[in-house]
Amino acid sequence: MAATKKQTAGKKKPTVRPQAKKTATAKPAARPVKAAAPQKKAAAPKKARSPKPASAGAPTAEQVRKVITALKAAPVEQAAPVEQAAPAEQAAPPERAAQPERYNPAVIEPKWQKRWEHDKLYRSVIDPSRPKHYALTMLPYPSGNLHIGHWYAMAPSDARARFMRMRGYNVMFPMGFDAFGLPAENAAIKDGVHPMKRTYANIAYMREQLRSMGAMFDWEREAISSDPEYYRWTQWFFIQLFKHGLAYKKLAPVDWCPTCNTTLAREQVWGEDRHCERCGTPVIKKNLEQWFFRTTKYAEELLRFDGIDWPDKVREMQTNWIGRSEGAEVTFPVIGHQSSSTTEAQMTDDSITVFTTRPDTLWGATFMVLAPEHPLVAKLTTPERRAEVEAYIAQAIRQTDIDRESTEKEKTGVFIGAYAVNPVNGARLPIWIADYVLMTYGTGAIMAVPAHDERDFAFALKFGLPILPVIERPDRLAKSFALGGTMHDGFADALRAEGIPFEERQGSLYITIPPEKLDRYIEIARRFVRPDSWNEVVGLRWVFIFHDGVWEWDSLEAEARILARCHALEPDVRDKRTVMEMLWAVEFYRDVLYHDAYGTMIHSGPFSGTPGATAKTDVIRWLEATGKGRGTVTYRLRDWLISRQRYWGAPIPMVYCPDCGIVPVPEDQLPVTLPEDVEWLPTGQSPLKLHPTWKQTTCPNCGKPAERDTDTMDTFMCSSWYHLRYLSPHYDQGPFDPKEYDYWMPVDTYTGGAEHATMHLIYTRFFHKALRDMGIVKGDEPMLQLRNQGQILGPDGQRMSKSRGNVIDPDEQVRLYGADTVRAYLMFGYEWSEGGPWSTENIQGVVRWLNRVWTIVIETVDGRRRSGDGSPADERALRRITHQTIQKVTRDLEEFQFNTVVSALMELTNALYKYRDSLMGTAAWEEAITNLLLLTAPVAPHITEELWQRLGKPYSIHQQRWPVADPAIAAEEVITLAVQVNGKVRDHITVPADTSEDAIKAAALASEGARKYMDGKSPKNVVYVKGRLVNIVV
RNA sequence: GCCGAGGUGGCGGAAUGGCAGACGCGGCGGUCUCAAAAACCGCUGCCCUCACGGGCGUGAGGGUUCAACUCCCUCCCUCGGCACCA
Repeated sequence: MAATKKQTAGKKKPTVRPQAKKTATAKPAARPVKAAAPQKKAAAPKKARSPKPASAGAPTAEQVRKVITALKAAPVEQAAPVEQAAPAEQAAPPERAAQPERYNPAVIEPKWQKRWEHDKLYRSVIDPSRPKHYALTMLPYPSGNLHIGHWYAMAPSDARARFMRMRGYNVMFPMGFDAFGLPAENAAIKDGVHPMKRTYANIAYMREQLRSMGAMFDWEREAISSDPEYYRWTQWFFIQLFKHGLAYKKLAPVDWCPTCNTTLAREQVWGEDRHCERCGTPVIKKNLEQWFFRTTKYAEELLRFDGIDWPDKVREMQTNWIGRSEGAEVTFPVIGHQSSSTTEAQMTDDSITVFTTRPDTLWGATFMVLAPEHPLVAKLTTPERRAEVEAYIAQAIRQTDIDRESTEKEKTGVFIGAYAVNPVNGARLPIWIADYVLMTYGTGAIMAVPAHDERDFAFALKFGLPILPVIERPDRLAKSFALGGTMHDGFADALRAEGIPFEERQGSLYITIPPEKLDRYIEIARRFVRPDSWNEVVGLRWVFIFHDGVWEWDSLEAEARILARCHALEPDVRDKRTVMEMLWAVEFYRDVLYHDAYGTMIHSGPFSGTPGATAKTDVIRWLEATGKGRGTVTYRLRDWLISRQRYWGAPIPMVYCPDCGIVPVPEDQLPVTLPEDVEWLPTGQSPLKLHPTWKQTTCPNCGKPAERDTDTMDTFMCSSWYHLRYLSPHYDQGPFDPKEYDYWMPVDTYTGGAEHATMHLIYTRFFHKALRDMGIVKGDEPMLQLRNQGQILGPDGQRMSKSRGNVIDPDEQVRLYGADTVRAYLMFGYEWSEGGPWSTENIQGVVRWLNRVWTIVIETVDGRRRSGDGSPADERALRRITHQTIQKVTRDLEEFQFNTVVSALMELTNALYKYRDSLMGTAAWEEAITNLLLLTAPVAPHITEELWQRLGKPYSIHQQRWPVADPAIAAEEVITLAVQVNGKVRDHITVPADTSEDAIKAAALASEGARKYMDGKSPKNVVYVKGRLVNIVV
């Protein structure tokens, strides 16, 4: 079930997502290829272990290695019995011997896979004489079996790697396993199977499944993140980051299940209501000491994508994720609460610093809001407010993230009794706390400018806090509402006379005032307003019009004066706590009361009149000059929380000494290995924490007893550098062999799912840049080119899932059609970056195609149609198609356009059938057949290898050079051009390709269709598009 | 709500601003066969027409252009990401 959840979460690991987790016992897939145990050191997994040494502590790396070796060597216990029975139709028909041999992938595919492996055909070694190409595709999590999605990601990537290899590049295309992680551990809690045992059994099985794909993986470069020889260096990297100040420990809120009494990883928090995976209890936040990596230090650089070819989509997602905001920090002094009940303000030493992207709205601040967790809250809260404030904080902390972050939610908050002073105008601002202000962004405190911030507006309206517009509306919309009975007779006539438009409904006037007539309107309104009432203008200007004067609504003082007079005049508005609340009651006004656009500053003291274009920068400059604030940049990106209270991960290599504090494990003592003898109890506690002795160690510094960190690292840490471990998976002098690094890095082409855009793909860039700054790696980016595949859906167009019963099992498809057909279908059936539903019907097209390829080549070998009586024109035509196909396939493979690669190959195949009776046996035929196989080799490596051999060509087709098209042969001799009259096709003309433009135009004008539709008129213009058409404009 | 991608035959999908629908599935017809399947060959956007031919067509509406699936504006819908980020 964890897997189901993870499937929907969908962005947890840089792995190609498995469709569903397989437990160690469920393994229905029967496969034609026996999962051959590669090694013969068949020591059975050590089950009954000798008692641990009295000193206990961590097992040595050697101990763990032994177990792993045993597990790797042991036959996979849950592997299915090998199904040898070939499908009935594959049995060679004894009768009708004259029939050509049928295409039988079940025989040829395993045969060639064994041969390639035996010959180390895909072994990649440093070769300075050839250009290198590091092709990388995201590694799988060893869930237990391969999903069709893995094939969709990997098979086209393999085809492209093969293509690059045939073009002369020294290609490295490695594969490994992102082997640490939660599913194996959760499964262990259910059935007691040790995560290590399960994981390595799954890897052994999936490795064989991957082999059935016929990919050019170099298995000697395989890296498994849970091997001690791997995570030794994961830990080493942690220590390097720590030593360079990029890893730090701090108190941070984590999800906590109050029933299980433990923290939960994000993966364990389920559903919209964010409940605990095991007990269903909604999680709460709890503060714990956690390790973080300082990703924010690289926020600015991560926004730059110089020199790398990554999809815009990923770049944009990363840019949004990092979320750069320019603004200012402004400091608001706090008024002592001792005197808050008096009119005498008393300054204190305290101050609140806020971040704002709109310093141009500073004069409109009417209150302050702190996050409930803000450190100043306890200090500033007045005694009489304390009970209410503490109650609010308690419930806010209990809030789930979903509740708290929901934009639908009613605003809540409480006044803490204290006040701050607006440094720009001295206004006294009440300080509130509210959960819509997040401690984790900016400074955890805001100045509220309700007139120009939607959230502040809603909050102020709800709690009766004043709202004061300070930015002019860019649309210059002004309105006035004259309630029936508030104006003397003749008001409407006066407006009409002035040309001011209004609507009259039930005795009231709804007036929209043209900006240039604002002053005139105010004069007229003042003349007509009754002494016991008032009129007002809202929008472009904000004035209250009384019979004895026009009051500008331009400050908090004015707010108070206006409100008092209105209350005195009209009992109906006495329940309105602010001017804006009064205005909001008028439906007609609502669309002009709030806006968040930039515009000319108003009601802003000396800055009034500053145009919107420069307002922000002008104010920042002034803040800095006067010391009231400074321009700053804030990012949405948070530091990366590394700690996981989990067993199946790389232990954090840190020791806590009562005397020396936090001490890293000395590098020569790495790896800190996981203990094996742990119990799988549903306590929610990490087995590392519960283990009686594992955490006990001595301080590397002073030698006194000390404790290990019992947390492990986020598995994204492991996958942030796996591309480096592939370089030299068994190297023990460092994380990678520098010789290998210098030759192979950076990764030239990286393929995988776009769902990793904001997690893995940011982490790995951060990791590389941090290592660069430590002098460990070179260059600014780890992966030069990134391409994302889409997702294969179920045949019903829905996401594949066991519960829907729409899962396509690649093993079964391979059994039905062969790996080459599955590969070719995955490339042909979809725009690769889009994906789409699996179709059992459409795959038939590819089934037929490969059978046609098989048949035509076998016929060629048999020579049964050797006629060769085709005309020279036919030969030229076939050669032209052959060379055009070379051009198209080359270009489209380069561009990852796999679907049109296959369609071009189909067209060449169709051409061969067209000419099979006339040209078979000719040189043109030989050329076409040879190139068809070479061009198809990356797509369907087995069938092409088989047919290549049967043609008597030298092994291996995959070591041949990629064909090069001859443009002269590819060029058309005659071209057919459309003849358009006024853009509509009316005729076609066929001319030699080298016909001059003038002659073509003349021919077009003379064509029957053109003459008919020109209707005797003379052409105004004749447009010739080379090789395409002639458009006659009349 | 914000950001991004995308809407093309019955279906999957092709189309440097230049003949929309390549290639394939499905469908129809033919060859082969006692028959069926397979295989091979042909046709297949919609509408009118016996036909020749014509009209209409790339989510909707406008615009730019000799020419728009493609570029611009407005709107509708689908998918992905983010979401009280001050």
